Amino acid sequence: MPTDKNIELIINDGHASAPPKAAKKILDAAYDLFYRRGIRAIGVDEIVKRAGVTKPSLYRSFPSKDELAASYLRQYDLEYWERFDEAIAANPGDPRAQVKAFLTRIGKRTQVADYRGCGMTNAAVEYPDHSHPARVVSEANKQELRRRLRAMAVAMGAQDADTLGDGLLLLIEGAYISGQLFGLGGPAQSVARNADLLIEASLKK
Amino acid sequence: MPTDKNIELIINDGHASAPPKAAKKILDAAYDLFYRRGIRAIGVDEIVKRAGVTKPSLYRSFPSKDELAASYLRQYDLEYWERFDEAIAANPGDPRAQVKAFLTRIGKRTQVADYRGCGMTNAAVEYPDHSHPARVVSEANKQELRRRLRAMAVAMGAQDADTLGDGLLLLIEGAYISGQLFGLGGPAQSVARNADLLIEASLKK
DNA sequence: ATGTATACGTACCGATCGGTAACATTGTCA
DNA sequence: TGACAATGTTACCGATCGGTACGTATACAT
Repeated sequence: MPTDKNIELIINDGHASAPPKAAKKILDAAYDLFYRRGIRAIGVDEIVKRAGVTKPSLYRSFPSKDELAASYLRQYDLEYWERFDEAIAANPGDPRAQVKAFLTRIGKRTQVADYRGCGMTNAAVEYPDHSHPARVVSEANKQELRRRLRAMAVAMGAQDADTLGDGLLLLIEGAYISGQLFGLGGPAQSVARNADLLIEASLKK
Repeated sequence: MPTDKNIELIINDGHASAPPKAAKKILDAAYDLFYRRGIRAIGVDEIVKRAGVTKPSLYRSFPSKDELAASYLRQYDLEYWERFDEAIAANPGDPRAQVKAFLTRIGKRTQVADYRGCGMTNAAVEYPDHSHPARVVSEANKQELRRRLRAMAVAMGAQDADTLGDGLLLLIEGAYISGQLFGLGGPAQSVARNADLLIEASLKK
């Protein structure tokens, strides 16, 4: 699933020099395992086994498991905004349609067996400590999501744009969680419809 | 925080005989630690230390750590519906006001430092395996929440009651998650207002 | 070919994980 | 006082945790 763009930026947070090839295999394996089963649930031994490398290779590319988790989330962040921007680009100049497209996509994604929700959200639940490297990345991602949704609510001409933006964020997070809680046929399938109702009720008359 | 009502039901799932006193101390300690820091993050040694008991006592009252986690969630479940029913009882015959009262309470609860969201939701994130004892309790709680919200949407006279009920659930889950993600001043403070907007837009005209 | 640097593997570390065996001590009620 | 159940004490188990010391292989330049 992970696409290896700017991998050196992801792996060590911008202060990179030359990323070894093993690092990508490790990050790919960690991405899949962390996302599907949780960060705390996965040990470094399982990661290196899946990646087909050895443990010292992991610790040459990443300072610690916690930092590897942060790197996983930086990769996740890249792909997240890619999907977001696709929905935006598909509906130029129409913020309501942009939101609807993004939410429709989320609603569809939740309707698969063993859907695991949002990696960012899950990581924040796993690590309540705000100083944990993984949580720092997660919180930044969510702050940015809030900022964008509020800006789009402004562009829609909402009566109370901050409230609408936040309402959309609540629906989105609710879809991530209920998607993994209820499985097929759960409440998350209605996220786009509910968002549209909320938008309709929030526009200036 | 845990009130020890029907503790024998909570501890071993109904098939109880006589609950020893150490079991309550253990469950209380586990409740606080599991909720605040996560189930996977807490070891049994920390629980017995906090409870002022020893490890064999834990394993005389609970078959395993996983079952202790399930007992914690059964206690959580009891208190959850207590709070829910309070909001219902405070507004008899007025489902819209009942929902608003429940959501207002959730919105307030999220606006404290180090808010940790819903123990049920968090447990489901920590344990993606549907057969895990803790997750079984969590999923049952959420199914019941969905059932009640949909029933209340019917009572409100919504055009599409299932969609409104699910929309309210999405907002609630979003509040639990964004409450712990954003801290004070986060999107969760607007959950009641957004719910009311959504209800307004969903009623038959 | 030989030096030099970089990447990789074998084997290991102490700590902690969930869980238990065996026995001593306590409290309670008859 | 006797008896029984509940709890405490101590020591331990194998497995796994995150992390590392140290030797080896490979690449490339000279």
